[in-house]
Amino acid sequence: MPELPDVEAIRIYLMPRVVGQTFTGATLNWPRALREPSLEDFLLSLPDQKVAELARRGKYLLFRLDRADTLILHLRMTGSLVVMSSSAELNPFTRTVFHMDNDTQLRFIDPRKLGAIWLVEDERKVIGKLGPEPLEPSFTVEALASALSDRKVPIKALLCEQEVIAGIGNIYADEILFQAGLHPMKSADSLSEKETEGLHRAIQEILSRAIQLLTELLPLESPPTESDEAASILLIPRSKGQSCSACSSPIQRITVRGRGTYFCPKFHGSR
DNA sequence: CCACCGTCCTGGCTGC
DNA sequence: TGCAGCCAGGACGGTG
Repeated sequence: MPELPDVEAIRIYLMPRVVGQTFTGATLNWPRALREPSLEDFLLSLPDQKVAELARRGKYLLFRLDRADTLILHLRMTGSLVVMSSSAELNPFTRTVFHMDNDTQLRFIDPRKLGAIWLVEDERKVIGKLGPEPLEPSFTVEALASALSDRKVPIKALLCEQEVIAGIGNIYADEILFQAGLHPMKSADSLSEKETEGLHRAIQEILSRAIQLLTELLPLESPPTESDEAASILLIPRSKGQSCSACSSPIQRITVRGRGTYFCPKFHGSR
């Protein structure tokens, strides 16, 4: 499931393929993914708009268009994006096809149909509540410390809150806590100053390392898959009975706020 | 403030 | 082997 590093790798893959191209139209095989505007308005507004810039905010991809609109995509659980020739065979789970004027297509593939699409003038309507970008200078230790204070939630749950930090999801939250040596159930407000600094460092190290590895795997014809990622990037094996890469004791699975959470009890300290 | 639930979704896994 | 049933979870809205 695409989180910040994956979305960033997809952005880097897409950039040379879409920036400068002009949309000629779109085919929506699953129109419910379109959140705004109406299908009618969407199909009227999109054509003849050129992609001026491709940005990312949290897990959202922002296609800034030259008539001041932004096409925003969220991949949710199972979404992926590829750019292919119009004549290339269509994956059966292709939900939306964005046609471009050089006879290629941006294809939104999404088996579970949870992905979402917006075309808006004001991006803030969609991304306005997001917390800081964890890899930008504005995300300081102090900012993290103040987000943790007075919060009684498990630290794992807090890391996944998009209003606190943008872009971290279930899998990278586990990775970050492993790196920081923190138990996922530890209450957010119970971290010491040292632990907060360590968590801040782990957030930046894990995310930037993942982006680096994913983009090294990249430049071919499509972005890396989930199994590429599990095999080459993730520190914690996410299946039963596997053992910790650092100390070989068995990985534990618990549920935190309804989300599968993997950790090494030896490595993660106590709650 | 916090926990939990339902909603959207269906591929792929589990268990009989 | 075949099939029913359920789990996965990001974001959001609602409830206690």
